[in-house]
Amino acid sequence: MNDKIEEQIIKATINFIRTNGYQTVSLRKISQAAGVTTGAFYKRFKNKDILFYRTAIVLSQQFVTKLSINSELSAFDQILQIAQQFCKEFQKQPQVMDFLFFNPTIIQVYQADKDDFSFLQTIQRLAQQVNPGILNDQQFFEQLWSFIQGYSLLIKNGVTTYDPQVVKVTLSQIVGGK
Amino acid sequence: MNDKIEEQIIKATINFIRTNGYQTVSLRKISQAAGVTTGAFYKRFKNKDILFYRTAIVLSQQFVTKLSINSELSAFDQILQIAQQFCKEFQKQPQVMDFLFFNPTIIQVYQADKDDFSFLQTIQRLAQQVNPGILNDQQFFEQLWSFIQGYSLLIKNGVTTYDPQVVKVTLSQIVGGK
DNA sequence: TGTACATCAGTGAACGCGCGTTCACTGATGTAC
DNA sequence: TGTACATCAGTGAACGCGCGTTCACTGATGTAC
Repeated sequence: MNDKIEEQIIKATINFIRTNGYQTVSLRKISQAAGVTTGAFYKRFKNKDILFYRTAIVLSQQFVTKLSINSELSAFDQILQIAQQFCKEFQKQPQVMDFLFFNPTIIQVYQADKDDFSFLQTIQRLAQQVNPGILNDQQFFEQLWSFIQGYSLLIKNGVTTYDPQVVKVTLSQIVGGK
Repeated sequence: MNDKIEEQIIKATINFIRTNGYQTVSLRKISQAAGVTTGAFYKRFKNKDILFYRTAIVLSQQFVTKLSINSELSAFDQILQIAQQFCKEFQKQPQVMDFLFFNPTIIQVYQADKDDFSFLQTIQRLAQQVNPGILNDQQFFEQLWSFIQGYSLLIKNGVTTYDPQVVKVTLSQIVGGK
């Protein structure tokens, strides 16, 4: 089946990224790892960008599936839980998360095809519910997301190690009260 | 003089980065823009990494010089002022700041040659003075720096536009009281 | 069931490109007598 | 002041590489009669 080979190519891409980062992905290496030639690759994927896009969708879905969101918790606790899992995943799979959230090719797509990357929308929705009202919803979301993003970056770059307390304290302070 | 040509090469590098980003810098393009051949380049610089390193030092010094730090203000207000200028600069020169703070080659150097990049140390010192004590100094600095870094990233990626209020409110909340 | 033909996934060599880096050479400048 | 030589910054063609992508070809499979 077509699907089998496409699947293997995407799987090979993910494996490569996991250990080497997305910056050095080459179609020769990926094709070889998937057990096909570059010619076969181009029968399935129009070009490298499409491969990256398709790979990002798969990874994004895997990540969202992995996220356990307990909707019985308060909106704040849900956000906190998501933020913790997000940072933890950056500790565990820095290269994969780097590709998924900091890869320029993909970032441009976020805004065009939001449906394929539902993760951010969830946070945005929850954020509205806990916004203490000092800033408007958009500004408040930027606060939250800036910290989470920035802290993940420190983790990814090995500047620090994931520490749940830092995340918890910061979110509490931003949301206020708590 | 040697200095003249080196200077022109570094200047050409900065100009190129300013408009195109550091990702697509090539020694041919830089040398041509500086009015020399690649051979001449290699008489001055051992390799491309060294050029990047030297360029980063120049840009870092320019940035620090540009920073107006009013030491009569409280430590909090000094941090706030620095953070505001930092973010504003990301709005004004996204590519240059991206190179200076998010380029992997340079990031590795930060930890080795701290003296050449005194900026972070200044923040770290000021942070100690305003740490409200919920977290230790290292954790507190990570909070601050994560937000500033993350917010700059949003600005650089065009996800948002620099808004002083977001920075002010966030820092106030992290430091507490105020 | 056997033969002729069409289809098309898969092959892998080849194309064209730009890159970082090297190196034999040039020619201007400085030094020695 | 004039000549012979050494030095060395600068030249630019060339090397070797890996990349994304293409394309003429192969050979297995399916279809028609």
